[in-house]
Amino acid sequence: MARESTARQKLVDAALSLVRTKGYAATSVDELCARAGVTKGAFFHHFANKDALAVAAAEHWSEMTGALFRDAPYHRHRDPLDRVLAYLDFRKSLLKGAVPDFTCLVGTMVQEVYATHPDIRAACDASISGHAATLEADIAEAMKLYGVTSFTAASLALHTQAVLQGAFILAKAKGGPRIAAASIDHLRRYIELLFQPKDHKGRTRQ
Amino acid sequence: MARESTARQKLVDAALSLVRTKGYAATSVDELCARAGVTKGAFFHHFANKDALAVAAAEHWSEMTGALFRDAPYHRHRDPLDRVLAYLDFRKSLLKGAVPDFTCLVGTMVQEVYATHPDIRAACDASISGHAATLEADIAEAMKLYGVTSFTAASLALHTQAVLQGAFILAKAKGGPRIAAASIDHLRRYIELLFQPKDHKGRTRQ
DNA sequence: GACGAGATACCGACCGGTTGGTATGTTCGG
DNA sequence: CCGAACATACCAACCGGTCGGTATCTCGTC
Repeated sequence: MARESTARQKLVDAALSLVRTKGYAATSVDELCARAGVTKGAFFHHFANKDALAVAAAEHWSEMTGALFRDAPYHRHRDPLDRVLAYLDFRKSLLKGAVPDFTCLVGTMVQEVYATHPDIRAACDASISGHAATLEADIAEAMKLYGVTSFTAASLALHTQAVLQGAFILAKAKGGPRIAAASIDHLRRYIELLFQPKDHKGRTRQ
Repeated sequence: MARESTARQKLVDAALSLVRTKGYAATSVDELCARAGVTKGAFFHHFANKDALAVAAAEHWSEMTGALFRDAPYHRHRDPLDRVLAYLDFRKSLLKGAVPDFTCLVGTMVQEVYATHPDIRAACDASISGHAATLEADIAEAMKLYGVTSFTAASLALHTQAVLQGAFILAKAKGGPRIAAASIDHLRRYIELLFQPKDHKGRTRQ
């Protein structure tokens, strides 16, 4: 359990890439093996079935993105609102390259399997909700600091994830990240408006 | 061309239901035929292949939703901003029942096929963009009326669609429409904040 | 209004390839 | 020599799609 075996890791990596391009159902086991450079025997040695790989891929995705955002520089801001806004800037900066490279594995998978594969759905939900929770802390702190009470931190955190997931769909429909970036801009403006001081009691930024 | 043949119509209806629950790739032609109460011969008489049904389903979806929103009562408001806000209220009111019943066919399909089926992707894009365009008119009018210029009407219209699509993903991940509704609330608040008069020059609503 | 020719709508057996999954090795470090 | 980590060969079910055939309708001709 300590060190990941190479074949297993290569299969998970293949899943990340293939599922994000073709979706889960359209990605075959043979294709995954070929991409990973592994035989079918190795696949079913490491995973009980195709669904188990999907769950493992979702969990690996959680760990990957967890580390990416944990180590991202946006946490350095002292003001929690600045942290939230910098998070959005960071998300926007990730919208580069081809569509499968910046879109979300679990968002893609859960659309296909939510009604048919309960365990995959749960793993995807855990990934999205877990990530939202890291944002929720900063949002809650900002709400306290700025005296904002008209909504819950949890709902705003999930709203940011909704915008991002929806932006990915638009990017897929339109073939590029441009509109996705525009949507993040709208979300950023929303949060600025939510927290703007009503009585213009000066804030210092950065 | 005037009247739709029943078998074709039944197949399109079956596609709407099955694809929204299981996704496109996981829905087989046999399954579509069984649901429609039609034989495979009928299927390939009306559609060249499975992809052609998907395109037809997306087009039918555009017509269906087009009619639904064209006839919806939210157009009655005189103030274009009220129309936009009432549109969101209407969208929120549609979030009832089981997840497959209120989620979006084209948003689901485009996620799976954007990289592999260009014609389906195009049909889905046309559906989303066409619907956004009907909103864009009201938004543009409201921007002119309220003197708002800091973004384009097109980008806000597409942002609303991003929020809705993202809300559907969250609903699928969490198994119910509750968080989706909360996300629409956030979007509504955003638009209210965008158009709120800065100099408090009284507006009459309704 | 009888008739046949062609078009349309539909049927269901069938096909080759692919699918997820299994059964049975083989290899190799400890 | 045992078990983990693979490899190979294989399978039944299912996949999208084909094809020869039939039932019914339309329409022009006499």
